Amino acid sequence: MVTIKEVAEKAGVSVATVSRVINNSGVVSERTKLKVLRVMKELGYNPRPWAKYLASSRNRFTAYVVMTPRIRKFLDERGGFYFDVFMGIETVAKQSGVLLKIVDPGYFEKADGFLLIGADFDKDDIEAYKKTGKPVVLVDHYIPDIRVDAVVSDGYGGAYAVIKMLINRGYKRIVHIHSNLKPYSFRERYSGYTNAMIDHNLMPIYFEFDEFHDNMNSVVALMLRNYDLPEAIFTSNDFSAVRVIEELENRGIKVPDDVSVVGFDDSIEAEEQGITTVRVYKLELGSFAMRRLLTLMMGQDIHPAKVSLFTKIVERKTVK
Amino acid sequence: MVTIKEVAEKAGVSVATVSRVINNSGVVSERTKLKVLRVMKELGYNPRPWAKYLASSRNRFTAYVVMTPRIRKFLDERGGFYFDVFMGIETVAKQSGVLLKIVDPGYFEKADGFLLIGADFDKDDIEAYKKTGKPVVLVDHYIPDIRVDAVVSDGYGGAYAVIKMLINRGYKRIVHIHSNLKPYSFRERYSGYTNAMIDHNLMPIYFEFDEFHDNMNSVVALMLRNYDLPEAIFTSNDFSAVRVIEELENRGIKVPDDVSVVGFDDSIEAEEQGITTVRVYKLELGSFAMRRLLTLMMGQDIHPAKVSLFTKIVERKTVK
DNA sequence: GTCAGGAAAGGAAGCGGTTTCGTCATGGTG
DNA sequence: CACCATGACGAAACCGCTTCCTTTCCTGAC
Repeated sequence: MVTIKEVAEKAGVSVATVSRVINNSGVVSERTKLKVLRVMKELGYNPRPWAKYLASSRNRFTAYVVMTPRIRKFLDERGGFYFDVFMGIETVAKQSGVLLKIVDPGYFEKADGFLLIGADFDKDDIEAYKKTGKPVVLVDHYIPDIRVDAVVSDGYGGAYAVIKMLINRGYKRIVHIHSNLKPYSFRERYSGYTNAMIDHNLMPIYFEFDEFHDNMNSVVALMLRNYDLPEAIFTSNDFSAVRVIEELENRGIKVPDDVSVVGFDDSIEAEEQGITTVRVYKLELGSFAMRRLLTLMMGQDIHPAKVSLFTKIVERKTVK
Repeated sequence: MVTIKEVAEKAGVSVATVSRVINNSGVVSERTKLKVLRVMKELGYNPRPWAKYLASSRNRFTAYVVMTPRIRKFLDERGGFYFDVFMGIETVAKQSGVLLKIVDPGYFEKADGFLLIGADFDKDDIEAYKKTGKPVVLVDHYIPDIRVDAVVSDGYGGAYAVIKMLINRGYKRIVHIHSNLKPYSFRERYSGYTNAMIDHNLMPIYFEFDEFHDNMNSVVALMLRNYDLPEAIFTSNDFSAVRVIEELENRGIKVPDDVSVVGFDDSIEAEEQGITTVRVYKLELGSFAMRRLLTLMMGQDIHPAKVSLFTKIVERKTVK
């Protein structure tokens, strides 16, 4: 492990000078600069980013946490999805001395990096942030066509696993009730469900639910009218699961006796109401994202990547 | 940003003592230990991992790079896939002072972490490593059913993107020649191809090629016998692309005039022979993996995750 | 010839931790 | 009662690097 000290010795200068050369700061004569650079190359030296960060810890990074008003509202209610995500972000930021600013979309000034929270950003929005030249990390969101870093939950794997579990227990007629498929997370869960069904030679059946018009009533009505009662219902999140169960029980259909229901997220409601679900690690979503942003701000691992956090099935009492 | 010093002051002890409490090292009386722990909780203190790592840099980590003989052979030939991957690993290890040991599968002793290279590890193998309790990172490999960290290339996205590009240029009859679909990377490329085709209402057509029996000849023969010459051929790696082109030209079929060919990996051969391909960032694959392992060894971000590195289409001369 | 001023480089403190070593009490032994 | 382990803790060095403060040296103006 070659250190700055060795470089300094071999080049016959002080560590301060080497540091200046590395960071292009201060004044160094062309001659010594070249000499130092040569020695650095010879020794195959590269600075340890954390030592760097530690040493220069007087001037901290500022990261903007960008949220649309819709998402920002989550910060009010303790236990909401993005509340937890933000907690994760904050913890790491505090630990690392990163200054956090929550801003509305559209603010670009004076940030060393951006954390874009949630699915309310489209390609153009993201491009705008990328154009600042500062690191950008999408949180719980992902856009395939664009080379941007993202930290997401493995919705595909989670959905696949839970459907597989149901199938292994003998379930066959499993339907998927989902809302708008624009958000990446819902789309992933959708494909996880679909592929699990197909891989086991079962027919996927979908019902779309419009969260804005809140027509769960009519969706459930439609489902019961046109099809036999399914054996299990997989919803794209716990919120929908709650609504579905409500509608079901309004009609005298018992969960899980008549039909099983599984949600997604492991939200507070799922816990309170004992809904079987797939846990999304919201805190970790936040902390991973913040840590990734920090890494990028330090100039490390800058090749864009998507990181997917594993989920976990949480069995409660809405599945027989 | 609360530091160990503040904790020490507030608890009325020295930083050394706080450090002892944190790491459970040395001897601390139960009374002061509890006091320190209470203050730590009050202040919401957690140590900065890199400061920790820097300070304790006298006793370094040892990481085992586990390779089957098949993979290990790649280390001989400069420019091979795993050669580059290993370079990436080594660079980061050197920079971080991690001691690297290349070992055959089956060695578990005295390692602080494991890097499993390539697809030659099955579920049981991996479980065995996990059972040591030390961090394990899969490199260029991934197994869905098991909660293990992995660093892979985004084969799905790469394949999808390149097929989409072909389709946008007017190609319709695009076939996929792939070898054994056991390795995760090939499977991902396969699904990327498949989904791109389906999403554009085209019919996917596959030919399987057995790399061990090297029957590319008969595969190409089969393709030409049973089907019209396709407009484009997508192979699951550059190695296969080279073989396909060979067989094609043996038969007087010109690439790209009569048929276009695209590979995957951006290997040396692809560069030498001007094959249009999708670049896999091998160096980054290695450096990300090593960095991830280091993070895990430091006890940070320990929730298991899969990180996928973006690929890039490299246009050369086998596509019109 | 003297001196101010600036360019170039070095010394040392400090970032947040760990770890070695030394200093006290304390208690058990002869 | 003197002696010496031993337990509990603090002081200080150190990890690799940045940065502030000096020092040194050279140049040009008077």
